[in-house]
Amino acid sequence: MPELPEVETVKRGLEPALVGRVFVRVELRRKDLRFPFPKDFGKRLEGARVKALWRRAKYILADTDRGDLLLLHLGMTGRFTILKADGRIATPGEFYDETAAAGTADGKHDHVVFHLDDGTRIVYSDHRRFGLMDLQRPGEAHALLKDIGVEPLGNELSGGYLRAAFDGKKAPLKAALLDQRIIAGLGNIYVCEALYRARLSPKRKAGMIAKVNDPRTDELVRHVRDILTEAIAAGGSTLQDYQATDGAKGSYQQRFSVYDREGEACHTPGCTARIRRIVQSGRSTFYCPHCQR
DNA sequence: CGGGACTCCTGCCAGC
DNA sequence: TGCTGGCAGGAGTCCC
Repeated sequence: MPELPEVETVKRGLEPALVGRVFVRVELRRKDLRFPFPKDFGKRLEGARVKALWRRAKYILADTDRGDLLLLHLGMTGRFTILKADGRIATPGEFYDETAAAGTADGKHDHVVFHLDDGTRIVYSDHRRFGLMDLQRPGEAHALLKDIGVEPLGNELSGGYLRAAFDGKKAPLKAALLDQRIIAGLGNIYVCEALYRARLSPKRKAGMIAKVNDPRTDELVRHVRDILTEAIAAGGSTLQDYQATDGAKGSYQQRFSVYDREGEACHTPGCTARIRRIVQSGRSTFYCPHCQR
């Protein structure tokens, strides 16, 4: 699920359930996700009140009144389900059906349950366990956050920033845009989509659009921002093709121009080419070989 | 150092 | 029907 728009959607969904609440119990159903949970993870959270939630790159961060910062990363398959005391269920940024609801809170991939002081339970499920949770003490710079680049929707991202970051880079644009140290939060889908709109080949060396005042970097920045903004407005993308519908399900996948469209017609008016799939650094890239140069 | 390959993990689906 | 290989929205680590 989770690139920046999906993580943002999940964060927004968690906010009303979590901010202002106190953790009364943190139930760990296993000792690790991608990494082991920190020692005393539950003890440090229990009794703490959540002051604020925010997002940095693909991390959801929770500030507690004890000064600890809770880091949550969804990896590839992490999801949160909110089980209210009155029985209502919500799965922000994800869609749920009876299968998911039935599996919630005792499914075999429900690894963490946060019990809150109002009776709400927030269940973290992650069948591949590429997600992670950690705690950062006040004043420390977390190793996983310290090298992260600019937020694409903030003021720091500009054509100039990108030209400086890409200058001399031999890596292809696809890899450079996926590099979280340059721009935070882009993933495979939105990189493919942004390069399509910018009409840039994913194979082009990043350094080749980094000349002074090269307008292609400015255009690329504009498309990155536009796509992320549109995707957030759509509630992100939900890839599994569930049948039922739910307000919590993202819909941006319906607007993909290239992602997962191998062999289908390019959407650009007048273009008769078909979308091609290649593999770059072990991951699929989708693009139009005619429109993207 | 930059860049690419490999790695973690489970589930699903196409193809045989 | 059942097995196998490939692939999946991420990213840290290792090696050259």
